[in-house]
Amino acid sequence: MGSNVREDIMTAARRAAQAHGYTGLNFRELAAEVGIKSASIHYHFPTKVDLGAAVAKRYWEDSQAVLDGIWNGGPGASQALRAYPDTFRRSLENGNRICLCSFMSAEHDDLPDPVRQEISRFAEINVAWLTRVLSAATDMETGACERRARAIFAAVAGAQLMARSQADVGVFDTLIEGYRDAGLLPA
Amino acid sequence: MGSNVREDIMTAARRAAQAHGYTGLNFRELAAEVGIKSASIHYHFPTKVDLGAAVAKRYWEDSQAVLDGIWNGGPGASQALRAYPDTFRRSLENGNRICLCSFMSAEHDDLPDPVRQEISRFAEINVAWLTRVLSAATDMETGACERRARAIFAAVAGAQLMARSQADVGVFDTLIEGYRDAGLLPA
DNA sequence: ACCTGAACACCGTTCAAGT
DNA sequence: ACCTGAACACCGTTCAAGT
Repeated sequence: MGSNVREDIMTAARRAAQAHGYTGLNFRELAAEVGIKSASIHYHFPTKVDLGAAVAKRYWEDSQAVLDGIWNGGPGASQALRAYPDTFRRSLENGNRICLCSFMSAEHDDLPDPVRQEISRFAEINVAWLTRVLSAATDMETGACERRARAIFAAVAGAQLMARSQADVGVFDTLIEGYRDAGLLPA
Repeated sequence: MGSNVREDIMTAARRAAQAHGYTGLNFRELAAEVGIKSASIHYHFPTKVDLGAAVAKRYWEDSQAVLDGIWNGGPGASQALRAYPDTFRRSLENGNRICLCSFMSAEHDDLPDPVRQEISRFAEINVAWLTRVLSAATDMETGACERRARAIFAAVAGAQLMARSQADVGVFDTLIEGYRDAGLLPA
């Protein structure tokens, strides 16, 4: 297993990036949080690109695990679908943060390619999981399921963004309810 | 009327902020675009906060005018509702940019208060306009209209964000169609 | 193996001073 | 009124040196 420091850097970097983005991420603050000097970070991650890509990779890996924990085939697909927005809700609860993928999507033009690639995996994983759940929970065709999956993913990300802008998780809850009323998410 | 330089700065700043955010907005590049030195910008806008707030204010003012141009009472509410996503589509067409409000919502923690306030006006204006259009175009109750208006606004913003992350306007169109299929937007 | 002080080149921001 | 030079603060990065 890796050293604690390396893990601590990644954890702090993920939290910082979910609040300030890739551009807003800076080695000196990060180092202070971890309890080392900024120069020491470069021992674990040669460049900011390396750190960003590692954090983004870990982010989708963790997301994959969480989603598989909610549902990975079998019964309970409807409940899983209902629980999905909570995975986004948790970031808001945790210091009004947002999804790394959302923030970095906004930062698209300023993102190094390796980071971009890991970030796109997060979206793919969420859409793939939603597609599978929708296939199991509804009688929609596969193509319709994927289309709906993308719509749900984008809409939930948008709701999270709006909630952050008002620093109010209640906004998120109301928006998700709105999606259910409208039929985007099953009631 | 104000000087050309002041207007030029605001135009360039708005475009830059829609691509790089408030944090990514920088005086030196801005100045080069306008044809003055970076220090000269401070004559027109004492601080970055002043520039940001002025740009954000102008942004919702322009948005208000555009929306009122699409529909401001009278018939054609359904067509207006159908045309709404195009106001977001245009930013993507224009160099894969996104809504200033979306980018700055992500940047919430790093945003000075005056900028935050102007940005929140943009959301209010969009929601208010959508609420009025929905009231005219559907038979939903006023409360339901506002709730749906917020849902539409958040979802369209999310769709724009996802389209930018893939640098593909087609993604936006597909997502909007997905919203229509699901019933979030009227077909 | 892991960390640091000091320095480097760079860049956005500010302000006193120019015309 | 309008603009600028130059200093300032801060950034990612490097590297020789420390443990």
